[in-house]
Amino acid sequence: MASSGDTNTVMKYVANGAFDFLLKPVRIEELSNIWQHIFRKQMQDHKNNNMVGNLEKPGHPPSTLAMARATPATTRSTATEASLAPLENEVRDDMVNYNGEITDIRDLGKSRLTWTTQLHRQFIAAVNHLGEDKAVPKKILGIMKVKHLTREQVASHLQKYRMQLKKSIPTTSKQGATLSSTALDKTQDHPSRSQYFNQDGCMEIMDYSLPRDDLSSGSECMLEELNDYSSEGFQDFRWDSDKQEYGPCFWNF
DNA sequence: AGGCCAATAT
DNA sequence: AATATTGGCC
Repeated sequence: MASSGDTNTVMKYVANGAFDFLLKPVRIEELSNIWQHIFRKQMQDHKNNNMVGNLEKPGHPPSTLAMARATPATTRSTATEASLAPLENEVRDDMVNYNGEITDIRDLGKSRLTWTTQLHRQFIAAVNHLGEDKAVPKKILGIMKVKHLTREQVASHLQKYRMQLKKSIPTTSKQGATLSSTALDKTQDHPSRSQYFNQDGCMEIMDYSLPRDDLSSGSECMLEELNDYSSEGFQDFRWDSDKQEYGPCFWNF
C-alpha cells in the first residue's frame, strides 16, 4: 500500500517484490479482489509443489496420477487406469493435511530434501511462533510436525535462513516491500533491526528478482494460509499455540 | 544433549 | 545454488 503513485515509488516497490499496488485510501473491493488473487495463487502453488517430486524424476512421464487428479475423470481413460495405483515419489494425501500443509516428507528417490515454499512456510510459521530466542532446531521441528523431517535438516535450513537474514537486515534501511495485501508491511514503518524474525519471514529480501511465478525452493514470502473463500469473508487458518495446530478464523472486510 | 557456526562435501 | 555433514566449541 502506498500513498504515492509516482513512477519512482512504484519502481522501488516492484524492485522489492511487490506485484500489485493499492493506493491509499484503499477500497474494500480492491482489497477483496487482491485477496482472491492471492488465494488462487496459493492453491496453484500447492498443486505445483505437491508434484515437484514427480517432475524431477527423469524416467517418469509427468505423473499420471497427479494429472488424473488435476483433471478429474476426463483425461484418465484406458491404460492410465492400471498405472494409477503405484507410483512412488508421489506426494500422497496422507502427507498433507486438510490445510494443505506437509505432514510427512518421504521424498524417496530424492537424496536431499527440497524446501518447497510450502515447507518453508511451515518452517517460518514455526520460527515466528517461537521467538527469536526460542527458535532452535528442536523446537521448530516440534511444532512443524512433519514426519521424517530431521533436526539436522531443520538446523541446516535455519542456518541458511539466518545467514540470509543477516545479510539483508543490517545493510540498507529499505527492504522487502512484501505483498501489499498482506498489510504486514511493517518494513516501511520501522526499519528496525529487530526484524530478525519478522512476520513476513522473507528469506531473500535482498534478492531483487522481479515478481516471479515459478517456485524456487524456500524463497517466497510467507502469506497467511488461505483456505476457503466465501462471500461473507475468508476463512483463514492461524496458529493456535495451545492446541499446537492451525485453527480456523475468519476475516471480514 | 543440543545448539551455533564455519568449512566442506555432495 | 541448495542441502547435508562434520568438526570445533559453548
